[in-house]
Amino acid sequence: MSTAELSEQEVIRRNSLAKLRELGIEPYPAEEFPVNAKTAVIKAEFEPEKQNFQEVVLAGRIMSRRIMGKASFAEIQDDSGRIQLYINRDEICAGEDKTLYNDVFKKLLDIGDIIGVKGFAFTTQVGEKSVHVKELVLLSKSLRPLPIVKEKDGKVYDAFTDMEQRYRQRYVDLVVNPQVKDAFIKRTKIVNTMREMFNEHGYLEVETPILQSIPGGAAARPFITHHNSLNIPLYLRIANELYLKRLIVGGFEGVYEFAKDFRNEGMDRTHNPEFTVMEIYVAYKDYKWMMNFTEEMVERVALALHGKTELQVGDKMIDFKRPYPRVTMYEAIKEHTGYDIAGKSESELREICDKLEIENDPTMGKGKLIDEIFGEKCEHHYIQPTFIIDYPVEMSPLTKKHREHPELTERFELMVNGKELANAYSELNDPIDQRERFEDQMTLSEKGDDEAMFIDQDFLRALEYGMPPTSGMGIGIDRLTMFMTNNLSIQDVLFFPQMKPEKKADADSDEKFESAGIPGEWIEVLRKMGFKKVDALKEVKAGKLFNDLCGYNKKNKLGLQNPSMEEVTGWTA
RNA sequence: GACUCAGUAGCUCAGCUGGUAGAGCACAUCCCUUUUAAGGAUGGGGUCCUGGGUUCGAACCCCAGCUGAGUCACCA
Repeated sequence: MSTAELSEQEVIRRNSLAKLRELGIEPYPAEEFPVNAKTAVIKAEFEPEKQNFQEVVLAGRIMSRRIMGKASFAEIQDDSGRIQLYINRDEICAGEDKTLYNDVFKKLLDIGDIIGVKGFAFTTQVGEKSVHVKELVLLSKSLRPLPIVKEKDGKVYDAFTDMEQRYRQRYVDLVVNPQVKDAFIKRTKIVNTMREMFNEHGYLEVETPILQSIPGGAAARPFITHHNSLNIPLYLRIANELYLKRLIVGGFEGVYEFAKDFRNEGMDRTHNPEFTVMEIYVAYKDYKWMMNFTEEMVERVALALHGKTELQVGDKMIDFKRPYPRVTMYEAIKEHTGYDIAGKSESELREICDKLEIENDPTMGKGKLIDEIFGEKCEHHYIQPTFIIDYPVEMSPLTKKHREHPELTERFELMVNGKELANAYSELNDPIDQRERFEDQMTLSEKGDDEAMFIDQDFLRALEYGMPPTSGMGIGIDRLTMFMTNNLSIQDVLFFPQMKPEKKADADSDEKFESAGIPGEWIEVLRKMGFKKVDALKEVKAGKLFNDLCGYNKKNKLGLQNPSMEEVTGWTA
């Protein structure tokens, strides 16, 4: 990269890098730097009268500097937080040679550089716990300026807030917005808490295929890809349910997986094309057992993170303390619309939809119509954790029929803050029934429902060998994390949310410039001056271009040999 | 996909009715031995998102596009 397309601050940092090397300082040293302390621990535990932390070794990023003649203050940030450093010229430069302080620290180091220090803890006159530096070493030079975020009394100045930049350059977001890390640390804690609980029960964590030739287990549009040597299409999984159930057939009595699923659908603040779901299947259980298990799990996660069950989510307080109310879907619809839909036919349901002003079309079957009514009129009412149970059979093709009501299934969804958080059922293990349900899905598909499920013959074969009665549950880890960290956007709980690719500058290649007779060293200069395309040169007068080029060369001290007027005339011809 | 809003220095943002592009922080130079978002002084830094149009003149007005955010639709 030539200096022509760098900002002034980047050029200065690259020059500093070169000067460091001239001084014999390697800006990217290879050897390990063994630290023996964390900033947060020193801040929390240092007490002057105890004389502790008198030989600390710290490493981290310089986040601020205040140079006051022969003494300076800086802040260093490690993964636990920040602490102030006191750096005195004559202490880090014991002899006559003051280069390390005067040149290296004061001039060649910048905010963002990663350094290591040795020294001792002390308290400044203003009362701030700090580290008095005796030795300082550069561990990694930073070539780009960081956004500088300052904070006083909880008030943040010049915060780095641009969503696009925060998501595209999450590394910068994490460096300068420490509270961002917290959501991700909690996310891992959620997963660890769940895993701990499952392992205590003796359930086995497993991995199943992400590339599937039949995308099953859910109703969604998949991503499609292609395997070259098999020459077949493959789909990125939309769920792992059918594979986990095969493992139950195989004799495992409890399996679970934290799985990345992929759905080729819309993106908004609650949907990312790839997202994480935990699915668990336990043999010899039913959905009633699973409800108890689920609420125990959610409560346990809340307690592990916050030590309490009542949490702020947006403008609402949500209490994750179990037990959660259980409301049948028919009750929910009756309560919020006044209609009793039990035993209603498809055309009767369509009428009800019309009266409720719910959009519907002929491709929608009974299940979809009921789903619409619930989604439109009921879902958003369930703010506190609530199990919605006993879904119509048409919308649950993998679920066992209800033991008492044959038109219903033994299914529940856990609703929180008006959103689905978990979905579970007594798994359908009757292979004949399962085949019929798949065939019904095919009918829906033929009617135009592009989300209806495919028939997975191998899965049916597995069921025919016999699957024990089993209950399974899936829970969206991203959504759970949103609730548990009070983030309203899925992008705030994903390190790298999906974004459109960054726009490349629409510019001609070096080769194209060269073939127009322009020497390599001038190509970047021309681009920096705004000539991204060779053709753009033809629209300016050679004389003006010649003057501008020589002027740019001089102004930016590029030290290039100016081209002749004749040469420039040739470029613009 | 529809609508609304936004895009100006490395970052956060001003910029009036269309008249030579501004501030704070950051950066550079000089001075200065415990400062607290801030030590002092001076200075450099811009494709005003892109492309058209209107105009004597556009960061500003109009049209189209790109990117993002929000609302809705679709979707769990």
